[in-house]
Amino acid sequence: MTEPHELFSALGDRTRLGVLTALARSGPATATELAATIPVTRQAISKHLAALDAVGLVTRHQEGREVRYQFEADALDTVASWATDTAGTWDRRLDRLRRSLE
Amino acid sequence: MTEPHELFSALGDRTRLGVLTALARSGPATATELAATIPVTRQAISKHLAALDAVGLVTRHQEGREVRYQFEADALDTVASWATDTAGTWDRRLDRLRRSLE
DNA sequence: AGGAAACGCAACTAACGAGTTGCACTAAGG
DNA sequence: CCTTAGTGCAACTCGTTAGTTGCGTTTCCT
Repeated sequence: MTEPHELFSALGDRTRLGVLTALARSGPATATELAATIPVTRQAISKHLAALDAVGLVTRHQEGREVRYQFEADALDTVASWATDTAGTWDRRLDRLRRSLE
Repeated sequence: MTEPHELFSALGDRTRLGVLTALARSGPATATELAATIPVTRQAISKHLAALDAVGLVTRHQEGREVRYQFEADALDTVASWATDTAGTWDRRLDRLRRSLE
């Protein structure tokens, strides 16, 4: 559903990637909690979290008046498998080329 | 050297990702050859190739008057290892949490 | 030699995206 | 209740970027 380039685009910003790794290392957190660590506004972080949520890298969990965001490790499987697949395609191409030269 | 978010940013565009996968599948090619397949201008593709070259996803090979670009599979190792590492960090966090609940 | 093919550079447009500020709304707590 | 903390929404600025067109340069080929 989520196209690869959308995933990569979501990971392609410095502060947004910082938000994601913060969630991966320190566990679920809210936008205001993250804003205390990262030197940008809460609204900016909120936008980043919305972007990460849109591609499934993060899930929303409303608890009363606050919203806690959780890192979704499964979404990175798509990234890892795309990378290995594409690199693998190249390797197989090299093999075919090598064999055709014998 | 190349920061992860730069790599992801380079992969975060639809047509640019198309250029890269075309090189991975069909082997080295020039900008004009790629422009015959992908519905954008040669200059646009040339810019994309420059962006991919800047992060090491592709290498330039000048041959007379034409420049042939080659896919570099090794650059994707960084992508794959980052994904598995980050997911792994999360898994270890889950393990610690699970153990602390016993 | 001279045309055609391949490329690079520069200027420009249009759109997107990151970040901010301001305000309204809702839920929690004394 | 009334205050305060946590979000969301909207409008705005500013930098970046994808894409185009135009032109000049170099290389190949007949």
